[in-house]
Amino acid sequence: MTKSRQVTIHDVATRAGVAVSSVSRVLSNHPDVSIDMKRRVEDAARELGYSPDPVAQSLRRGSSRLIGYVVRDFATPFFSDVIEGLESVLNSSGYTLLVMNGGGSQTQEIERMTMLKQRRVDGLLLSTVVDSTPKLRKIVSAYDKPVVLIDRDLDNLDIGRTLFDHVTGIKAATNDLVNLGHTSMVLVTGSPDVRPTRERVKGFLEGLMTSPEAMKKSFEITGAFSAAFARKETTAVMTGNPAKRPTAILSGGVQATIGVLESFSELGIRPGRDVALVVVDDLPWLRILRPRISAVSRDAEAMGRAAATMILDQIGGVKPSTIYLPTSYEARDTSSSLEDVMAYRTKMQRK
Amino acid sequence: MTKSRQVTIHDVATRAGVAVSSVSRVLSNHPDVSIDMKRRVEDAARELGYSPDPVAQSLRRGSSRLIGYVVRDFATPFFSDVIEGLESVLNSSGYTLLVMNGGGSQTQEIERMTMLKQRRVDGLLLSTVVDSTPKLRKIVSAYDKPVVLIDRDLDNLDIGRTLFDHVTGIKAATNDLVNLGHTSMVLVTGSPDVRPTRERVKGFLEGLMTSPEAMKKSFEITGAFSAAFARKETTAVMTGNPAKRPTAILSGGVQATIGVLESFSELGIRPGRDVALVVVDDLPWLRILRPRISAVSRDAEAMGRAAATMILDQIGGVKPSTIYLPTSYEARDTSSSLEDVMAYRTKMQRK
DNA sequence: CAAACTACTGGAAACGATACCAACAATAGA
DNA sequence: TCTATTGTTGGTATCGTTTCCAGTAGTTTG
Repeated sequence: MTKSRQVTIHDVATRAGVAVSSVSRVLSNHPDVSIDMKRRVEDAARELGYSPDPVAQSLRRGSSRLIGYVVRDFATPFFSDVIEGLESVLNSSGYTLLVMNGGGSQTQEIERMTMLKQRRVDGLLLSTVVDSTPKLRKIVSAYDKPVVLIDRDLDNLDIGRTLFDHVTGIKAATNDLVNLGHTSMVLVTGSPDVRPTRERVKGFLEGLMTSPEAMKKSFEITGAFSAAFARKETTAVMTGNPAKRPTAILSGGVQATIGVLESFSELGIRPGRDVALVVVDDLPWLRILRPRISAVSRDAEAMGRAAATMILDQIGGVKPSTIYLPTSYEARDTSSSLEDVMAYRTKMQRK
Repeated sequence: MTKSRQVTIHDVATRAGVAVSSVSRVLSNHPDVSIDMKRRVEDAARELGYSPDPVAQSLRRGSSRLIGYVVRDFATPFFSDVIEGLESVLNSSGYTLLVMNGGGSQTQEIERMTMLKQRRVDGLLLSTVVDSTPKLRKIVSAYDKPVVLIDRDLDNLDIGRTLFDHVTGIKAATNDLVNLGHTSMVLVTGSPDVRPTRERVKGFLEGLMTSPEAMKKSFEITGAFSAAFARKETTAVMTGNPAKRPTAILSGGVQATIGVLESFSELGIRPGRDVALVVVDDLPWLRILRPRISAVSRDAEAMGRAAATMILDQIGGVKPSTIYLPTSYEARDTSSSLEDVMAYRTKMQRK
């Protein structure tokens, strides 16, 4: 711990033999500086190892080159990829990202948002645990800095939004399963309080449209972002009336996927054989599983980059807009046909 | 976006009909305030909805109630648990945690550290990608604020350290494997540039001590924090000379574990049957695998809480110290005996 | 050659708080 | 009654910048 007082703009001014205002002008490259002045100040600054104090700058300017991001849970692989994308753009523009965990509670998220405001962030990024509540709407509309929603929705508000076209991916998956003969399908997913869940349900239902029978026999289970919830629900559905047992499962979100797979492990169910499975959101460690699990995927890092670019634009005065990024379905080993599933089941039956 | 200028301490002073200095005194509960003054100021502050500006406070006080944490990769489950622990303690003491991703590069980490210093954090927490380099040592010793290392080491420096006793856990695992008859074991782990890897190697070697033959035939592979590295190395070792093929594998760290399991999937190797397996660091999604994988675990959240408490203490003037947290080995299904592994292998041979 | 620019430069007032110091009144002690 | 002491308060410098305003010198224009 060294004690040495930090070097200020005054020290630079004294050393260069000029006024502090001139130093400031040079360092923030104001047009009105002579070439000689520029040289002298820059030399002095370099010699003293001066670097401006961001705190003082924030106070004076009212801005901070800081961007805040309040996120439901940054440990989720999806969000950590988003963050990577955000940082890649932000850092190269001289901004710093401040990530705040919401801890799964709207109250805490709002606290974080106001604390970021007090710290004078230049913009706010949001992936909250709940979107579309009046409370959130109120605080967002009262925020006097640019706001960009990431994979969240809040309509009729003049803010930026970067969204995924969740419908397309899951609809394609559902269509594929229908074509493979399935009619009894279940979508297990997270909380309907956020857009991704709502859109996934919508896409699932749209995919079902082509088969009236499937529409009758399939349904979705939404609830909480927790593996325990998904595990319990999956177990209930898979151990219920054998006649009504679904022949295909779709899981939406990391926690749901973990829950579904946990349930399968416990029940001795092998995905792709006893039941078809499509997970929505690919996960890096899914690669270790055989058979390979079919997945709907999306580019989280691209979304991060898009959101960062958007908020920078808004800081620069561009009007808020909404952009959409695609999702895509990739059939792998567990998109098995109804026929195969039924064949396996009757074989088991006989034993 | 509302335009309204923020309410300052001056507004409160005017409203209460007192001097700004008195307002400041009341709000930072200085002892020398009359009960009447206190009431008037508090009323005025409440009526105006005043809250002090942290930026101005930082500038004046030189401190910020902010704690910085520079971490190798916060997407790793271990670190996100640590962060949870940190926040639980810090938030309830009125501090805010600023998490900065190091991006796997020491250069970037050092940049982050200086930026945090400029932002006047009151303390710095570190889990860097490399410890014990002269460069890091230099910058840490020049840091004029309390520093606490989390699961990292840097000796002969007057800073706080919260460390795991990695040796005990992995030594217990190794001993168990030795008792199960194994002599040909391989430890696949991350980069030796950080303490956990070095200690794990040390614990592994200590565990080997009881068997001269094991000491001769077992070895460790250290390298990078990447699944690809671990996968490649595992494949190399498992497809080499059958006579020398290890009968037990220990994997250290998330990425190594993923890599090992990927390799196993590709080669059709089933842990616990073709080879014994112990992973060092339990992972939430390991639960979905059958057989259940033996693991060495540690309490990341507890470490976060300990580190937070320690840095708060140091800010309060307590001398830096070092504390150790335990690690423990839990044998599950994949701690299979040499006998079983060999039986399976020869059975395969005959086919 | 006076007037009007242009190109720089320095001084000083903010930004919003804290903390030191002096001043004041009321009480206690001599 | 006079001084010391205690408790409480207001004024003001300060933290490290930015930015507005004036001022100077040199250049161009009528």
